Amino acid sequence: MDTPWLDRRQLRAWIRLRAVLELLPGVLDAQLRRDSDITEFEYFVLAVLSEAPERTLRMTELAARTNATLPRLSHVVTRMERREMVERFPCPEDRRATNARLARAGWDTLRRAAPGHVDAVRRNVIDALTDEQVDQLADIGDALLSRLDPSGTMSAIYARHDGPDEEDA
Amino acid sequence: MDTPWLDRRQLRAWIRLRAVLELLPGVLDAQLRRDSDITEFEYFVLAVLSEAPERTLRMTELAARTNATLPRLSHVVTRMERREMVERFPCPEDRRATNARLARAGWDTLRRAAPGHVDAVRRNVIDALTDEQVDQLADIGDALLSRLDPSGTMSAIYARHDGPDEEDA
DNA sequence: AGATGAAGGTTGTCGCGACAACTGATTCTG
DNA sequence: CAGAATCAGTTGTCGCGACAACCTTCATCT
Repeated sequence: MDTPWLDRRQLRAWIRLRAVLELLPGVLDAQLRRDSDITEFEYFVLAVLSEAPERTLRMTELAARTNATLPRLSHVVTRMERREMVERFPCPEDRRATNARLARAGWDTLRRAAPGHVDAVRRNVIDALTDEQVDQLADIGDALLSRLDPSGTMSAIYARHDGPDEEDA
Repeated sequence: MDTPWLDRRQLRAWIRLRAVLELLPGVLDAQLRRDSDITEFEYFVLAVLSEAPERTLRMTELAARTNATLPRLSHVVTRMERREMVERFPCPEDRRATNARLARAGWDTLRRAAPGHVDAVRRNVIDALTDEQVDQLADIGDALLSRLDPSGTMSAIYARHDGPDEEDA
């Protein structure tokens, strides 16, 4: 708590980051709501499930990968279940656990939503940066997540394997 | 809409950024709620007001600088007014307009909250990065905001003048 | 085995932000 | 200078996420 104020360069970076934090989620969310009637978080849930073996994950694991709390995920899955985008069924190996599986309507939604969403990410993020900055951003993200998410559940996934990408489901 | 998928490097950057977007706001918000009983957004409102001439800004201008919509700001100011952190009074020059002024309790709250908040920003952001990365992040932020906030109301402020910093109020 | 504690989920309540609808003041236009 | 469009704000409704409380089921310890 005895840390000094931020200097001008640090402040400049922080103010910018703060603005991005405030603006970007809303922009991406609005696009998906408008065009596909799902939230960005729901999109991500669909995308993560679509890559999992059997398109199925336990709630806890899904929560970790989407970086949600369990209560939040539970609520979201309840809503998605009503729209038949996912199914819940008890886990055979552990009777405490619940599995979530991508259902037909969810897969269709994901496929239809993907192009527009990727396009939005491109327009608002990727295309604004040079190739060099894209790499810098990835490294900066790594550094920040080492503090925010030490276990690395969320970000590590896509870095490791050579398999399908998030948007590729 | 005919844009291609993201390649691996782009995807890596995007996944990281997305994770940061999901995690960082909650962390900072939780610290301020716990230690000072205000949200991060309220903190920012207080900080912006504290730097304005007469510690007063019109609602529209305050909304622009904090990057909130007017309805959102109006609700927030209503709550803060109840806690006597800010005051609202009609603008003499334009009878449509309302001014918001930092009140005593708001100033006290800001002063007490600042060290802990700065510390949190430091621990979770600044200290995780090299000096070089801090500058890179600022440039990346600029680039992103050129798409997200073309008018530059939010981020430009602190870049221009030599005056007091956000945290310096 | 029985108790204790931990893990995995669900549900309820509350607060905040988005969006739409509205009021009142001001500027523009013919 | 009357009417239309615009600007500045406020208010109401709704949906989502945070947090806390709770219920099972599994793991441990003795």
